[in-house]
Amino acid sequence: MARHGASSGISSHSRRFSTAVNPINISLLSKQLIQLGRINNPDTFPEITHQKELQASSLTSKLDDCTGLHQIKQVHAHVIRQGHDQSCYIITKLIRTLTRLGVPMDPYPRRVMELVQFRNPFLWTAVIRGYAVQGNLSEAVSMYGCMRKEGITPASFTFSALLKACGSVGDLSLGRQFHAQTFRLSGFCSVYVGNTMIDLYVKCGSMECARKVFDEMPERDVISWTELIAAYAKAWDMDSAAELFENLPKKDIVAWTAMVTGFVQNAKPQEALEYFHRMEMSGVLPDEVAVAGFISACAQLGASKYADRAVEIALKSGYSPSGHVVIGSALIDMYSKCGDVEEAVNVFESMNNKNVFSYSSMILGLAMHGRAREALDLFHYMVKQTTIKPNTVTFVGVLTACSHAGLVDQGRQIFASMHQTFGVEPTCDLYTCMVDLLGRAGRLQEALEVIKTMSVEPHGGVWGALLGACRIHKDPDVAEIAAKHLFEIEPDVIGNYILLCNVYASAGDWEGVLSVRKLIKEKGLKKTPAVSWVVDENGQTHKFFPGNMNHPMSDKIQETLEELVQRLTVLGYEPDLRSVPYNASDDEKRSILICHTEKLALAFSLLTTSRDSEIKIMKNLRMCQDCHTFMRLASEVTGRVIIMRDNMRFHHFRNGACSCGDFW
DNA sequence: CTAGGGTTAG
Repeated sequence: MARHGASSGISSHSRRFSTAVNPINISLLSKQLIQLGRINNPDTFPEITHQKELQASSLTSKLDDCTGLHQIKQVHAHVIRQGHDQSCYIITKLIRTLTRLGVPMDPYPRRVMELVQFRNPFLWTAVIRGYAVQGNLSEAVSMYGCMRKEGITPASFTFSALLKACGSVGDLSLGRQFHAQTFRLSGFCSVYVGNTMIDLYVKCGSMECARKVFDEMPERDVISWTELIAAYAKAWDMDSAAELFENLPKKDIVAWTAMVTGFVQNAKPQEALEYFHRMEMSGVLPDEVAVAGFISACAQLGASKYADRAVEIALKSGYSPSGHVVIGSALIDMYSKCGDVEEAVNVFESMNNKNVFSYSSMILGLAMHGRAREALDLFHYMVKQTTIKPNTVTFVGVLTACSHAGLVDQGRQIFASMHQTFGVEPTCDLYTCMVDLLGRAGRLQEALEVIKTMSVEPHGGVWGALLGACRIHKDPDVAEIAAKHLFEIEPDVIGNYILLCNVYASAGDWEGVLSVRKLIKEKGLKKTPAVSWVVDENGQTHKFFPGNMNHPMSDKIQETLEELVQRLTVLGYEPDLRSVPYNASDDEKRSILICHTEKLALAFSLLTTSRDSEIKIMKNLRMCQDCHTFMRLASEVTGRVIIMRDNMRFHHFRNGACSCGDFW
């Protein structure tokens, strides 16, 4: 029996095989071979067609497996050796592979295309798309011109590629021209082109136009819907997103995920979980992206019971953190935000593939928990021992670590090298880190100087960091400068006014305090009520509000606190009366301080948990100076580890010291 | 060919 690969025996077998095929089923390759004049009739030379077809499918699957330029070049050598270098089909695939791996269009992919004698729309489009992906609109357009000059009629996907190119640089007017051309050339606009047009409008920030295209499309698919849903979500308009979503007849996994992550992006984790649940109920199986969205929602909720549920979902869906980098990275972030940085480290170490997300999340997690040294070590390992390039977020993590550890010079060096060595542009967020770094270290004038010389317009975060530093260092003069700018940018954020109030209070300036109070009243702003909470071993949440009088255990809690104060006083504890931003008597201040919600939560935890367990407390606002000292000393006299999450970060109190180094 | 993506500071 003749075998396919043997040149002598192939013809009889293949001929029989091939003539049984209906002529309309002639493969694309045979058609191209006919076009190219390589064969005149596939029935006459079926063995060539069949062999070529086998080679072609082997070559394309090899290209699919390519992960580097070197491999592609090897496959390319095969292509030439087997005489496929004139096949539009194979060369198109080759160029798409090069694009996928980010190889610049010039000179290699472009040259390969130019060597093909008879180019079809697929091949042209592959090159146009390549330029589009690489943000080179002018070359994409120039390729389109060449294509037309050769008399090749563009297909709808050609316009899709051109619109993508317009989107990459935000050239809306050119995009509109191409969009109009599709009508002129073919009398209609395919759903692909319509979708790309929606994408272009969204990228250029015109939701109204995007919606108009959508509304006027003669035919829509789930992609059109999902594009708009995601765009509304990113524009902070979840109501419109949800309305569209409910009207979407067939909801696929991508559409569901757009809703889940949309709620996450809008800081509505509870809704995100609800939609995920609805998705499961409707029988749609989650994929990796959907599960990552779920984990992210759990991270925002920041409680261990959600963390457990997230891990359960991930494993149930078949995504272990070790093999799935998106899941792993999301879990690192989640564990860090749930207060379990140790588990975050475990996940990180278990991962077989790590990328910039994994490293950045880990660095941020360590920084958030005051483990600056480890965060910096990990950063240095990343840039020296791996090929992963740090990005803006990585530097936010590294600088945050420096900031909390008071490593001013290191932070400065890293900030400088960031641009010089790694090509990362300093963004507003990164300037915020620098202002925070200098400000915390007490160098308020230098911080102010940084803001004045910034290359971008400062946003609220920058001034907020400076104001925060003024609170630590009790500097009302600089605080007034910061507040003036901050109140202009964020007139409705109550926390900013409270911060300024605290600065005045700590400096004993009661007139200042009153003036801010007046301002708050005028603006009609309301103070965010403080709340602390702990989760018991049954997953039950216990909330504590200032004063605590309604709590069933309030007598016991009060008793415990009084006793604790006595033991702390022996260690030199003195209530920090300047932490109370009211002009009250010292006794009143003392009784206000002892009723701060985190102290109540601590007393409750001491009463209800076993001696060897960690105490975990969450708070919605920033911890005051007095509570910080209180927790520090309490960890010493009780021998307990207290993990406290305020609205900014985690404090680990152990043996009378805090992981933040009293630097917060 | 066109859709969802995990990490961001005060």
